[in-house]
Amino acid sequence: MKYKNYTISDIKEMLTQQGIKPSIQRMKILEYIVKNRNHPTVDMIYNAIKFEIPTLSKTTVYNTLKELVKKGILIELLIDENVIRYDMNISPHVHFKCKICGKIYDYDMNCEIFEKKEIDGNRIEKYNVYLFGICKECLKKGDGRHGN
Amino acid sequence: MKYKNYTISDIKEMLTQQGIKPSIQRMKILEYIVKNRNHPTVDMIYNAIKFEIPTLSKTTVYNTLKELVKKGILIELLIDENVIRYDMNISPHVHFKCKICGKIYDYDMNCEIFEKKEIDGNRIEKYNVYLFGICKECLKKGDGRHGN
DNA sequence: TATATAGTTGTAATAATTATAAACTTGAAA
DNA sequence: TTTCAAGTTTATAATTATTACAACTATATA
Ligand SMILES: [Mn+2]
Ligand SMILES: [Mn+2]
Ligand SMILES: [Zn+2]
Ligand SMILES: [Zn+2]
Repeated sequence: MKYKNYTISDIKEMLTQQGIKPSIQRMKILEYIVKNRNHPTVDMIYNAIKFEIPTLSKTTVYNTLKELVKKGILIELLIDENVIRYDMNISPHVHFKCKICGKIYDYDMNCEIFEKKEIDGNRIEKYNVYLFGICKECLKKGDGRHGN
Repeated sequence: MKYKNYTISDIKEMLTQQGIKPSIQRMKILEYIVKNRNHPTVDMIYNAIKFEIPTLSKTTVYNTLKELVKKGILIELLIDENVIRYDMNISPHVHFKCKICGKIYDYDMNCEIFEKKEIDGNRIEKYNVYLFGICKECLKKGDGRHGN
């Protein structure tokens, strides 16, 4: 998957276009997600940018992410049991999580599900598709080992 | 979707076959899930059977569910942000959650995803497909109202 | 009966998230 | 420039699902 390269002024514009004032905290948070497409948790974001903004509060990260989700800029991934991950809300895609290394991979998949706007009369507005297993790299490392 | 009707001795056998001793607590917990296909949370299960087993501890519900998941009898649904739901591990199916009434519906869907055993070299072992929107009933109730 | 093992229970600990209220920023009006 | 109000950030406390732990209980075997 290839992503558009966002500049800092793209990020500012994403915020202002949604009526969110582009404070330094909000810009750094969104910039982190946009530049590191790693489906981060709140803690990953907080730890990554607290050096740039030493006064940063984790509450601000929570508040900002919630706001960005509400505005549709981000989506939440419930792929882990105990923590929410965040992702750019781009075209629908599928997530694969490796149970060995924990990495999460993006995949485009022209799945019929994504086409359907309703199922049995129920209106579909959102999709989450999570795949779990062992990734290419971990399969290679584990070659011949039991359990893989 | 139509389910097999489990008797109490089916439930006992499911446990013994997996090497789990069929204590009264474990049987009641599994019986609840099997008889009420409502994708319950720990609290739903606990509150439903604590009248039959007044000494029941919520820890036992947690322990039993974890064990049943490990043995492959149940699966966990991460469809809600803050709580785990449990489901019989039957043939792969799709879950639809209504954002109005909160109900979760099962759907069979012959999706190509369920056929694939690998994607880009990664070995797929498990699938979770969650759909979100407004269910048939809530659409009907909300007819002509804004927001629906 | 004595004893070991597995199962259950109540309580405490953990950890992610949310609530709250005080402090700070900012930008416009006076 | 000063004042003021609205919006934003911060630190702390509260909430809540889940897990850890240790004591207690039931069961089976010798
Ligand atoms: Mn993604
Ligand atoms: Mn189901
Ligand atoms: Zn891996
Ligand atoms: Zn509904």
